[in-house]
Amino acid sequence: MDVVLVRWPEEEHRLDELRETGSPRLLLVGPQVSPPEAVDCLEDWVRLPADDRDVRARVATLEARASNGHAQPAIDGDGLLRFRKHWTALSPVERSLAGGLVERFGAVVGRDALAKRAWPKGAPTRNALDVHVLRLRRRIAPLGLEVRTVRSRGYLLQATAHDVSFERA
Amino acid sequence: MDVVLVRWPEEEHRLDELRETGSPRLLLVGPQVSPPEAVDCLEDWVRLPADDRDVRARVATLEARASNGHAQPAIDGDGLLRFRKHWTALSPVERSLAGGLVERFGAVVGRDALAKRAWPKGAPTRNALDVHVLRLRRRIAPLGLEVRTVRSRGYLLQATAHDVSFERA
DNA sequence: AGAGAGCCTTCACCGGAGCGAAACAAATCC
DNA sequence: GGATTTGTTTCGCTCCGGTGAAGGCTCTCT
Repeated sequence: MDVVLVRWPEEEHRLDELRETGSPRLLLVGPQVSPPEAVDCLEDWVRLPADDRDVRARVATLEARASNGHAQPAIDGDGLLRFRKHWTALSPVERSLAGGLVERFGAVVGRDALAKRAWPKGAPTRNALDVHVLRLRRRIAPLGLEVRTVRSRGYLLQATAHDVSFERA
Repeated sequence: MDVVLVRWPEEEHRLDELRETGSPRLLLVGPQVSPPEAVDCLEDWVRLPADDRDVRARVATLEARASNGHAQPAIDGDGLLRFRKHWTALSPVERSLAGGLVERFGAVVGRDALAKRAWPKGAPTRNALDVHVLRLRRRIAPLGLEVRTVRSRGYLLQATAHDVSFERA
């Protein structure tokens, strides 16, 4: 999706259209003009006269925001789990579990809900689910996905967090 | 929530911390330096030297975005405490306490009110509340939240305060 | 000022429950 | 026949909630 350059405030009417359609846009704000305050993350502005590299940097950021509609994993028609250009094959049971987790990506799915999905007529044992979750974890790790445990509630699928949080000397 | 001003690239390490916690931030980019490309909507930048009004305008926008979105913690339907970009699971007792504190985020909640919430039929020991507050503190610290004590009044939940050095009043 | 009394923090410990992981065994697919 | 998939058992770790105890901080009383 292309970023539209808009002169402000000359092209105010055109700006309103872009805002309604949700198109990413960069306002070129003339000198001595106060820029509009936009909460919308797909809108930005530069003060004229502006360095061409700065304009390009802001355009690139807006493009990234527009196209990066928070990547979400999916299971395609062939039973492959896809996420960000990568994919992996799943066994039937794993596909059932992954399906339940993908449907509620980022939210908790109860153990019983997952179990009922994989074994509608009743799970073999309590531990069967644990073991399959363990196997699923190992299979999806290379994709940048991880299954996190929420104790006594269930499991949660999310993109792997690049944990840099503890680096205090 | 206050917007933090960060010099780029001098304070890169500090920027990483702010990104991790999801604090709104404005980068002050020196001349001849290329700005970083951030998809995060709570990050923006200005080219130095910059007009003070432009800086204020961008700070105001970031503030609006921050308060518009997840500037306030919340406990979702799955019992997870979410704040900005992060979340953590809570044990049942911790969820009761956190619930009371989140409802009155930024204000004092009495010890008895919290105790009655966690143990409606009476707390096991007077000390039990203290210990659970301690455990809650440690659990929510990585989220950028802290529980502050107001002596003989109760407890108060707030976002962790950052360095005073370069913040805006 | 010194002593003492709340008030609160922090630590260490225990019993119980939830969950992870390895290792093994049976069934199935190619 | 070899590899993959699935189910089961077993062991042990970690978390959870409660309790006692040690200590720091602050205010008040004398």
